[in-house]
Amino acid sequence: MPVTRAVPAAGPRETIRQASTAQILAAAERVFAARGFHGATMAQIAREAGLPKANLHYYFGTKERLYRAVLEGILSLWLDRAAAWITPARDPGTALAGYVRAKMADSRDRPEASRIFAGEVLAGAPRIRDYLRIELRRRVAAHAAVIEGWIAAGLMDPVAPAPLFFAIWAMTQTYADFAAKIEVVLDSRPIGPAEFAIATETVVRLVLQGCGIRKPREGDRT
Amino acid sequence: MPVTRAVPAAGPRETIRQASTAQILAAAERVFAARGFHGATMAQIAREAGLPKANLHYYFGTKERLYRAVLEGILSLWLDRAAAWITPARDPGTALAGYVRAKMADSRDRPEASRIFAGEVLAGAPRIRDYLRIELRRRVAAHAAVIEGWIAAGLMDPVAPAPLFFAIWAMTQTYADFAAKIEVVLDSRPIGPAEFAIATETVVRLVLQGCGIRKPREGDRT
DNA sequence: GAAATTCTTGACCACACGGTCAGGTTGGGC
DNA sequence: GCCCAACCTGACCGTGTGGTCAAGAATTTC
Repeated sequence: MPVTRAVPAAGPRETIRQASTAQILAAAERVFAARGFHGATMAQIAREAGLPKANLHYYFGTKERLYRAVLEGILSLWLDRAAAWITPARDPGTALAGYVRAKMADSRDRPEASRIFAGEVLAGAPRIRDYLRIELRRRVAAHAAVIEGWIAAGLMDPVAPAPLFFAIWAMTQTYADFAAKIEVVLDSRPIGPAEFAIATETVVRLVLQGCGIRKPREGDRT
Repeated sequence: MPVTRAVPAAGPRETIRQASTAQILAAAERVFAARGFHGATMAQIAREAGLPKANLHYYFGTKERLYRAVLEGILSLWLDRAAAWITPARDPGTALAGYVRAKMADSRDRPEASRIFAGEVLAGAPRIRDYLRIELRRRVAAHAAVIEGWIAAGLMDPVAPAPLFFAIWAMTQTYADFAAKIEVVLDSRPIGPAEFAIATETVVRLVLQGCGIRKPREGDRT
């Protein structure tokens, strides 16, 4: 019967598979984030997941395929995040402030995911280069067109779109990627909610004011 | 022995030592940047340096000590860079624009060094945590005081100093650290001088305009 | 209820890695 | 010219790694 696969109706088999893979992926995200691709070991991921090592290989085949699976989840989240905010229907103040705040929230909520991606790109993105070349470039081109539209409509200063996005990504992800540095500078405490709010608004201010957008809309939070 | 020493520089004992260590450090910087601490192998660094593996151990003892030696050179450069620009004697426009441009130039000229540092911090800075805790924190505190002074003098908007520095570091180093991502977005070409200039001025603009500094001084380049 | 399929797992490789070492070579001091 | 210390290096080693496998336990299918 046309049973939709979207919300699987949990037969024991399927449930086991989903539970195991989810457990493995979560453990892999933690370990890969902490030690990088080469530094992470399958044995450590297995221990963290509470499963024997051979089980990981049963579900994911190789270390590299497991790593890729972790990365793909992260990327699709981020790409959708941008697509949801950077649309021509919005005014630039709402869109950019909303996007920055959403991205900052991601850095707070899933810092490990961000770190894995950062490590991959740091090494030259050897394992996801093709994916980026197709998917990321396409999306950035679309967002750049939206920015150009806002500029043409006089809604913001003429700012080069690509560097603007690089700057936004850099500023927002730095709170996840370089948390160790930030903690050290801020007195060895993990950053608290109040400081995080200040940081968010600092980034929003730099972007909006830096782009010559006059009215940041405070109501548009994630 | 058909192998001629790559840097003969015929001279006393000391010259040999200096030439060898310099050669090893340069090779190590390349390999560590490309593959990270765990991914790099002593054999590969040795090959890159044109020396037998045992030679590296003769001069540096262990892989970790070699890695530390590479990192220390990078850090001292950056700390001095900030100290040279962020001084109370300057006005904020000159100082911040100069600092940003210097940092951008560093990212252009020594991207591998930047990537090694980024990888270390990504992993939680396990090998330089103590150094950061002392040296970096001290310096940031000093720079923050300078910023506060400018704010009190009405020379710029009241911007939280720490997040401001995090943002500047993030934006400038992103061009070295995430070069692979940027290349991919920009049509798979390495970024050219013209694009780099645009990127630099975009960052300068975001910082100065974002801080409510009215007169960017164009003359103060690196 | 038995055959087929999927899942689980301890034991086991082959190998690449960081590091060692003994023995050789080179260069400076006298 | 001789000696000593610094330098060089091929060959070697123990460990830890990703990955395999075969045999057994579940679960589904007929």
